[in-house]
Amino acid sequence: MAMITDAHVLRPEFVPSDVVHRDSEVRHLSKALRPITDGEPGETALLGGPSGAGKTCIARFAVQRLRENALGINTQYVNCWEDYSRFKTLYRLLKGIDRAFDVHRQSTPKDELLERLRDHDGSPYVVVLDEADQLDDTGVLYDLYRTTGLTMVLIANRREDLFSRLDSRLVSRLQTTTHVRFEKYGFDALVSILEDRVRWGLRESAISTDQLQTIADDAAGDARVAITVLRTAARRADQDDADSITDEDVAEAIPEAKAEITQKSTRRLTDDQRTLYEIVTEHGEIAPGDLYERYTERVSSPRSKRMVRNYLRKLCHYNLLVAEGENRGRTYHSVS
DNA sequence: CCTCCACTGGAAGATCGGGAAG
DNA sequence: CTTCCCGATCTTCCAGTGGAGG
Repeated sequence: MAMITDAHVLRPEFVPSDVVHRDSEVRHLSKALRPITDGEPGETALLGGPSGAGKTCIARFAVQRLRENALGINTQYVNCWEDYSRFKTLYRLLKGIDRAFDVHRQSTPKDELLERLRDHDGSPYVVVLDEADQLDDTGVLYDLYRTTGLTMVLIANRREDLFSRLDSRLVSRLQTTTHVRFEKYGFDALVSILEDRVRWGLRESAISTDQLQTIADDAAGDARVAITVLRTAARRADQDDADSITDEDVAEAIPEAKAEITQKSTRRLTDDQRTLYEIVTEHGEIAPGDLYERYTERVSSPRSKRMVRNYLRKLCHYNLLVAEGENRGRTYHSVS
């Protein structure tokens, strides 16, 4: 008999039908969206806080609940880290209302995408823009803000990261809208989140409270990490045809889950980016000037310094590298 | 303190690749 | 075929910043 009864609930994108430990955040966000049920425009909402604090989950949950309470509301989730350009973001939004069918990358006249979005039938459209600070053209946010019938839920780790890159007109308008702050989960909250997932997705007594506490302790308030470790441990035990998860499964799942996350992000790198990653990993810590020098020695046709800085920013965002210090004092480290 | 300058990241424009139009 | 247009990528230029080292 399989130990995992529902693998779905252990997946990172799973949204529980009822969320716990985030009642006030849900209420706060729902309040901003409530006018939509009465045919009024919703308020732009801004969710901020560290990763794994439940921002994405709560955004999806609140939007889902809104859909259940009112008919004819369109919704779409966009991860701006993946769809980081204006074109990709707008394309994804058009897909959410089934109007992307004949858009081909080139043939489309400039900004036909935005016009198409504005032309749609007029039913409310609630869009979640996750990692909004990662857009390379934040001007699209201004255009979306000025699109009638469209309500934005913006998610960013740090509000100032987003604001510093926005059009000042938009900043002043967003100042007065709904801001929901998320804090890291406490230890007990994390354990209880894990307990729920175990109840929904694993056979009874598959894992002990002690083991869940070990996982929660390691995750340090990050629910995404905690759930990934739980999934990895469960998969290990399942492959061994075991009845329950052993302490060894948990111990090995912790580094394995982290390696899995790293590997997943490394695959998407270009040769230049991977070279930079390797140089920093080999050195452990390196100054920007040295790093660029090593890089030029190692590749046949090196990119410019400016481009390398873009690569490094990307590597930092993937959590493959850490940048420490500002300006002249900066060094790049490998993680761990 | 003060000055220098290594480094960052925004802005603007060049280049590339590929699909469409002529 | 060529020309045109687009997004994506990359370079060039530059203002701002704050640590190093007088």
